[in-house]
Amino acid sequence: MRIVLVRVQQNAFTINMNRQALVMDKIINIRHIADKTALSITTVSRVLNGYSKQFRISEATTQRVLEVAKELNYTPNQIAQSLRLKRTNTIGLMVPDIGNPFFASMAKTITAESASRGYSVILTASNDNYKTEKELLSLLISRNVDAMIMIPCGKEKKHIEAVSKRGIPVLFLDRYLENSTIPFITTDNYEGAYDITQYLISNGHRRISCVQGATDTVPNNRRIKGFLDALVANKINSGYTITGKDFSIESGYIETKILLNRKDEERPTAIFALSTMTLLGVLKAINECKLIIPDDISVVSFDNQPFLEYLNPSITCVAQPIEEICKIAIGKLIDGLDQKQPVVANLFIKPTIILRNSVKIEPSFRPEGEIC
Amino acid sequence: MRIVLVRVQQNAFTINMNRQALVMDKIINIRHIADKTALSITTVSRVLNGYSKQFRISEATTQRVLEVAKELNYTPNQIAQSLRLKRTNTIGLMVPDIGNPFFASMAKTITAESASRGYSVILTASNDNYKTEKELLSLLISRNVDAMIMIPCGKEKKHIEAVSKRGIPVLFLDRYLENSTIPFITTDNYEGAYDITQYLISNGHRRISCVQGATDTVPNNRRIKGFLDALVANKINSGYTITGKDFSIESGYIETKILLNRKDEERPTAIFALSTMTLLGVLKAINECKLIIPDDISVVSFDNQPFLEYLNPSITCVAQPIEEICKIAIGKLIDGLDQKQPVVANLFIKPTIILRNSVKIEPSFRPEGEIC
DNA sequence: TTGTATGCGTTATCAA
DNA sequence: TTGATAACGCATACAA
Repeated sequence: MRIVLVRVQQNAFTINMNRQALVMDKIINIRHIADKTALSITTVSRVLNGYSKQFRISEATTQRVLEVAKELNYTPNQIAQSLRLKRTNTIGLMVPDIGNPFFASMAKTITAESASRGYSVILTASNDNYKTEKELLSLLISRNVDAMIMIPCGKEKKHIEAVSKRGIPVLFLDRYLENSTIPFITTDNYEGAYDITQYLISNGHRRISCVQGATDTVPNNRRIKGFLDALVANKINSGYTITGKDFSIESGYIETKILLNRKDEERPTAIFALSTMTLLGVLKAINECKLIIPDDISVVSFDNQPFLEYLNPSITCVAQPIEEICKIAIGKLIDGLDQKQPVVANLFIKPTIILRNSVKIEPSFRPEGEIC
Repeated sequence: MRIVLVRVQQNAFTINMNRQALVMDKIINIRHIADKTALSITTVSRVLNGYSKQFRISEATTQRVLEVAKELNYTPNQIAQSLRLKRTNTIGLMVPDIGNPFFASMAKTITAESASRGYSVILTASNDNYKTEKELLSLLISRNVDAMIMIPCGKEKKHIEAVSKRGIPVLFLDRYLENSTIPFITTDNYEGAYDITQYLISNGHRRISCVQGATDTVPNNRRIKGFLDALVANKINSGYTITGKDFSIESGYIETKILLNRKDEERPTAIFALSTMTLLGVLKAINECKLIIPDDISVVSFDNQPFLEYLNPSITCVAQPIEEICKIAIGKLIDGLDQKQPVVANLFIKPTIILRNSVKIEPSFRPEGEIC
């Protein structure tokens, strides 16, 4: 019995200590409310969590608790809740580069949607670097995120699937990895590329070059496939038309310079840039060569951005349904979390084509049959 | 004694339960390592936290612990650490709109710098809405962030200072509130605006209009002050030169339309847009009126963005030292956290002017004396 | 040199 | 209808 007594004394002492310390720190916890209402922390917790009816707690008690909670400006400590419930209501987001407007747009919708469903977002950027991606993955795990939304940087998937196997749902957005168990939601890159290529062809273009982005990402490769298939469907030679090596301004610039240095009959009449960054490089090269868009050369791009409308000329492009993708993603992810069901979703969302003023109707153009 | 015995039994039972449950969940904790090494959790904890020398733990023990930790793929549970240490190593970031490239750039540096110092960033966006800002502030508090970086949306400061008084360091970036106790780091907006206005004047411009952004933000007003002071210093009438009401494309568009509809002798020869969004609106209006930049009208802008270089013509602008500001901010904030010292910093960082091709030298221009 | 026991703030089990 | 208490995983004061 002595031991028990000692314990009780220590508890009492500790509680007093706490009370003092906490008042000084202005951190109010559930015990303060219990003390002030002369109720147990159990009852307080139940009222605060809306279980009054379920436990048939009297209306008077309920009101009193809520009153005191408000009076003391009580906020539950989510850290303690998380430890207890093994749930942080936090989603880890990993993008290649938040400075890239495309990913920033995604982050915008993701944070807004998450917030509206009571989740917070921890933001990380892999810089398209595998090592960084791996480190950040560990970081997000140790932060106990409930789930992750990733735009993976490469082809490597082992480290990501390991997370998934660990029981943390992972969902790929935009980019994904083939033959992987990780679900994804992405634009139908193939269709977007096919359609805008067909649009160029329908306007009489035959020598079309595609300046690509990162060759080890699925979206890039799907776009190329769409591009090539459109050429093939129109019986156009596609032997020398793809160039570029990453989604950077530099890559777009260098590749375009090379393209423009070809002799006249081999120079493309239209260039398809596979990303906005690529496009900027393409435009820079074209400007430097003193060529006029669309008179001397036509340009189209994958991805829309507000400023594309304000370029001179404005740029025709494939617009990805970013908001829709992100909303679906958060919806599926949190629903899955709520119901403790894995996310099942390999979705391709249709993009749209925004027609602007960067494509010339080639004079040689003679429409034959039906065109897109 | 019965009670004590019961307790011990319960403990033993619980530990077994845990072991099973945890193995199933693949969540390894410090106790697993203790069990496997036949050491106490204290020793394990000390080794894992690098206190081996301090507590003179034998090399053998140390190695064994590290070995087993690695073998079991142990990751410390940060939630438990946070609860215990009352520190989450998390920084709350609140921007008006992460879709805005300017704020996205800030987020980029902030997340990178934070990560390199062991902190994570919870991202929130106020949408420039006071009510949302207030809610998100509560959210970040309940998330137990160690500190906050905010770009406040308005003039209201009570709710923010309350956070600060609660002991959570808050630091304003870019925007700040006057007569507030909250420290800030921002661009020297006054100087940037003054200098670029002087540049316009030095190129012979006398009728200069300024299309402003949100009138209730300090940066906007500092820019206007710099603009006006430059006019005054050059004895230029400034009576009718300011217009605009927020940092949107629409505002820039509408105000420019009105400006361009003035009769010839009152129409500005140069327009100074106080943000990139504003600039886009200005450009749209100018394009619609079929005016040519810089021949018919000159344009400069506050804030640099990569694509400004690719507009036709490229746009002369004031570039804010975003990266520098954010690096200083994170440095000061985390240093303050480490040393438990409040952040003291009201800093104005000098911007730079990037000269491009959107300003015409007015024919009436006759240089007199020294120019900037 | 290592270990025992306690508490961080919360929820939930069991008891009353 | 309400309460006592264990447990979440960790760090640390105190003990040995």
